[in-house]
Amino acid sequence: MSPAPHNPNISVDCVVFGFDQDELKVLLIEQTRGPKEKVVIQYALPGDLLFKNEGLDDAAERVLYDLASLKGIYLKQFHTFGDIDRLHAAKDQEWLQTFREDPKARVITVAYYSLVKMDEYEPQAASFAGKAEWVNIEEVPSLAFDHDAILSMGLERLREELETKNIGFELLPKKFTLSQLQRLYEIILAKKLDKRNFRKKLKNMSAIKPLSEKQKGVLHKPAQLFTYKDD
Amino acid sequence: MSPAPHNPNISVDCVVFGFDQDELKVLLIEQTRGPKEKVVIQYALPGDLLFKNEGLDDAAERVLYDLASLKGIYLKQFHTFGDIDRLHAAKDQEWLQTFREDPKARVITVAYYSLVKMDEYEPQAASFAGKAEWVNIEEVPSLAFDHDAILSMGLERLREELETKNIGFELLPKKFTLSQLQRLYEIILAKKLDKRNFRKKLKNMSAIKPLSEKQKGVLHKPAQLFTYKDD
DNA sequence: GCAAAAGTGTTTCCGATACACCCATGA
DNA sequence: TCATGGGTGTATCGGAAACACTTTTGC
Repeated sequence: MSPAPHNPNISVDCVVFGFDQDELKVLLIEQTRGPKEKVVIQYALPGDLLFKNEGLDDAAERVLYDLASLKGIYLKQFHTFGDIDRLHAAKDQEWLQTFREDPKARVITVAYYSLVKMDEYEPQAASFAGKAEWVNIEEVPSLAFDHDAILSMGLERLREELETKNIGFELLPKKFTLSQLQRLYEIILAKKLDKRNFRKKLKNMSAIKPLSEKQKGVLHKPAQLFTYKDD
Repeated sequence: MSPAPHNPNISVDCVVFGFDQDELKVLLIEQTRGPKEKVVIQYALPGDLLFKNEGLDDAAERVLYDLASLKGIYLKQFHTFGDIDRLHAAKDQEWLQTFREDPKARVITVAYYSLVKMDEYEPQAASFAGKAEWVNIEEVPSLAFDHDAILSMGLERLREELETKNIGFELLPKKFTLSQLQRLYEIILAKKLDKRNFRKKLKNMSAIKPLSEKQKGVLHKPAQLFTYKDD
């Protein structure tokens, strides 16, 4: 079976966010020296060239599915990057020569950001990519191509969306406590929130509902568990 | 001189808004039967395939410049459309066969919306397009390709931006009255606004400044003219 | 009983809204 | 003098922000 033919000029890249305990993380893939080699050159956002008969959203879903066996994930296109020289940096040539059929092709990339419940994530050997790794957003190294810029715009958009829409739960397990949700907001928005005001606002929005279940095995008063109403 | 080579897979399209008296308008181009022919098949948003050595924003600027000799215009990328079948409708085949080197090529298009001061607009015979025309947003016919969807998302984004950022003035002449500005908001947002509250908010934002000039030749009390502070 | 986080109301402040009359001009 | 839009201030409402103590569990 020959691989599906790619469109050499168009790719998608995904800024995949996860939230683990008290840390916002982003999924990065290793760029290695060769398909079988393990030497890591640098890190990049997960992405791939479009297949010829594939829509943009489909491609982004495919990238995520191949990487994490995840379906039905929150995924949103946020910007398209098409600078002439976005693949021209010296640091990126080795990987392009090794992995791209046409290393000099002009490529524009459509960027998506995605929210993943990390407890449902299963790492996967993707056909188009090296090992995937969750990296704390504070500790992201300098990335391949223009992925620094893509990540930073993705993060900006995540913040905007978080303040206007109810998307926080997409990053949490199905059952969560209000404090977990608040910590998520605090960490992503990088500011402290008032506990009582935060809960008051949640009540008004009525987007979550309490379960008949409580936290267990914690060394303090156990918290009420909540889940999101899906309407 | 041979024409600059196009990238056959990538285009830009622009939703160009203008405001004239009491109407929100959008710039459409005629799709004709042939380069010299005048028979109009249908209307489309202005756009063009990317040149091979051209950035996305540059291409959008070029389209606007060729069309209207306009430079330094408010221009913002808002979404990329890449459905597999976005150029497959029967209605669009004639034009594609006539004007595109490869009529069957898969094309994704990066959409921009743009705000134009109509008094500075000069129609121009663009190399890539038929006659351009301002059409009242309420009277836009069914457009070529997926341009209905592009226009409608562009309009949505214009409304969002207008409510959160100070972009209204981009659609008005350099000197304008507060009533003109208010009418613009009322028409784009499709709701009535209170005159005194509207002016109060403007004062707080301090984005505009009064000129020492007044309206002339009107058959009522002449209005103070304002202009935007450009900081 | 102590450490640790959960849970809970009231007051204050500020921006958003509602609302009506006099003014300057041209005809 | 009249028709037309220009210009102005105050009172009220509602959501956002500030703020501290009691409760429940595991050790």
